[in-house]
Amino acid sequence: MKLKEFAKQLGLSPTTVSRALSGYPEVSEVTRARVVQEAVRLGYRPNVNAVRLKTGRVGAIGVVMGRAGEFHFAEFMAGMAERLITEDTDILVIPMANPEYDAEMQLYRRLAESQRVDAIIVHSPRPNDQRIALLHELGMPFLVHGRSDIDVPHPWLDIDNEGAVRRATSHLIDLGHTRIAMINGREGATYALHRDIGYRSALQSHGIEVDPQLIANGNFTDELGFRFARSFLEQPKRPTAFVAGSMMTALGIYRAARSLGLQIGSDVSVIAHDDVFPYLTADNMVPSLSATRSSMRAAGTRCADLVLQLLAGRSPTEIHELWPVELILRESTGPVRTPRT
Amino acid sequence: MKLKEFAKQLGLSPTTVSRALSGYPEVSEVTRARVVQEAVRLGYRPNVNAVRLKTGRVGAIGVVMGRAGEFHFAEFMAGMAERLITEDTDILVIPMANPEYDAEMQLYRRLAESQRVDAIIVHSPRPNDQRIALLHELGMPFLVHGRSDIDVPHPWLDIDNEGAVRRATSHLIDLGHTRIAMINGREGATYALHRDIGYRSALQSHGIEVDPQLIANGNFTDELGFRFARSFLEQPKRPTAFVAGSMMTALGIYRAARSLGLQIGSDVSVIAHDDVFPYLTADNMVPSLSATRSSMRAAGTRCADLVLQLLAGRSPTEIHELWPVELILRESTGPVRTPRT
DNA sequence: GATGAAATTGAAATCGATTTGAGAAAATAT
DNA sequence: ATATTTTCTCAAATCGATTTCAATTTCATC
Repeated sequence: MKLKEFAKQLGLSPTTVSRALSGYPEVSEVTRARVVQEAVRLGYRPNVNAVRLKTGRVGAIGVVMGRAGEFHFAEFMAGMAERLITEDTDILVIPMANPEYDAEMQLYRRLAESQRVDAIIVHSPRPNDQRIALLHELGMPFLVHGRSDIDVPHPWLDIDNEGAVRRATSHLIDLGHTRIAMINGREGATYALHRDIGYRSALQSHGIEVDPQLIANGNFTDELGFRFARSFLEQPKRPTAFVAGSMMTALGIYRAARSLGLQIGSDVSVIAHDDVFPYLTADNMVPSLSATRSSMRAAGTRCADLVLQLLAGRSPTEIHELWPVELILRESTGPVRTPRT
Repeated sequence: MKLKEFAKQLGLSPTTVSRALSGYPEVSEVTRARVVQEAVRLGYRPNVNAVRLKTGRVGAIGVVMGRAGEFHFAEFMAGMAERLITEDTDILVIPMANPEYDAEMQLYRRLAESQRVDAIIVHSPRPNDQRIALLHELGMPFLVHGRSDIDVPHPWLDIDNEGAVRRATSHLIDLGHTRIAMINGREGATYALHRDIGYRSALQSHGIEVDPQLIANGNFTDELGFRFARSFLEQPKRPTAFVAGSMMTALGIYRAARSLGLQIGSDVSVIAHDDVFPYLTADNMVPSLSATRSSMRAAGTRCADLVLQLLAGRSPTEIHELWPVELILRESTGPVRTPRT
């Protein structure tokens, strides 16, 4: 059913029908009511592509998905979805072929120029992230989930990674720990940098020297958590505590400790970052995991919200949200016990 | 840069340019080469929405995401993305507001009629799934990831859930287990039904009676795995083995067993289904987890592929792929040991 | 060199909506 | 009763491509 046809059936012009449906004020309430009602009855829906062509609005927000298929991603998207359900906006997932720099920039350029999305959400930004410069230059609305140092104004939503890790580390120090290992995310992303800063600053402000031997970077997997933790714990002067970047990493650390006959919570303390997953909770681990917590899902919801505001005309320069992170202490942290060397 | 403009710069008509770029044979190779080259140089890209309006093709595949935000989802999508990278097709994620039946049907109807996607992938179908009937009736191309009994021809890709669970269960029986618990997925989906059938048929063919007290259904979470396992293990005649639906469930079972001082692999055997996640592997669990394995990511890739074939004209009725599932035995399964009651 | 076939090219119609600018009808003011 | 404003409606232009159909050019053949 096309507009023309539909209008004819109603004995109205396409103009009036279009206006009635899009809520323009020039059409009388009586007419509008009739049009809306008949549209439902006859099943008329404007052709999306025609609308898009004409208005230049697409009704979609783009999210680029790396190949890694990280498990946070689904939660973030579920959060976005929660907010977008009521809007007439969908989420376009754009696969990223290879994480090479040029290809990535190319992808964002194409995406911005292709007019397939109204806005883009940029994930895991780097300190000097050229994607941001590019999108800014192209005039494509975007929101950064995370932050960047880059000298270009950009709207962002981020959690206080630095503060969270500083508090976590400080807490461990307060418990008497001095050899504290840090298993961070992949090098390069700002969030990993911020966590690193938080970690170092906590140590330094307590006069503890940073030992590079106790710092590792890598994907958030159980596997790497295990490997790093294991190699750290096998050092002659092994760490008595861990700060870790994710729940999966924590699982790996637990495993490593157990494999060496070490008790989590007494021999080894662990604090990890918890993005809050419905299927795996810190509370349920044994022993329950002390964690810095911030809901990935809530972030998704809020990001979607902010993007909508952006599209509605809110100034990008005023959108900066830094979310505090809770530190929740459970059984995986305890006072230091001198390791049996 | 618009087609008209671009064509003028080249001294050609829009027609020729369009043909050159879309690879029609009527244009000379010399001209085509020039057009393509100049398009790159001047940065001309056809407006997606105009193309879509004109051709009726959207260049997007729709996937409906339930609110649960299951962790499989990201893997499946990553797999799809892998295949779609080379095509000019994206993934449209449509959030599902509430899982109520009417709303769900409404959503699919709207989606099919809105012409925002070229095809839809239906997940976790039910035995008598009206979404399938609806999409078929509306003539919207779709692929079912999973299967349905419904009396409507539909293209599908599924893994052999029944066979996998039958083998897993049979193996446990061969090891001497007779009290085998089953923690299945949520009731209603065909895959859960198939697994149930596989479980029961294995028991029955060995002359073991099915005990409803040992069967549970629910989401794939660590939490539920723990709760069900715990309650089963506290029964007077506790099970000596578990068949579980997911890695998260398995984590919960491990935890429950440990909390009761039971050894996985000797006191209690476990086989779970592994969708193959990069961040959590069965091999790395302690003890390593025996699993029925099938890659969710590979399924996503293949589903994307099949949808493309569908859109290219392949007959839906001939697309039926049943993937075998590997059974990989590791340390979590062992011969039965009479429980100390 | 003329002829017909094959290879190229282009003008104009089309996809299905929105929106501008103008006209008719109704309401209000003089 | 007429003039003026306000409210409602519509014809036609437009968004930016694709594609049909017709025209032109090139080429091979006689």
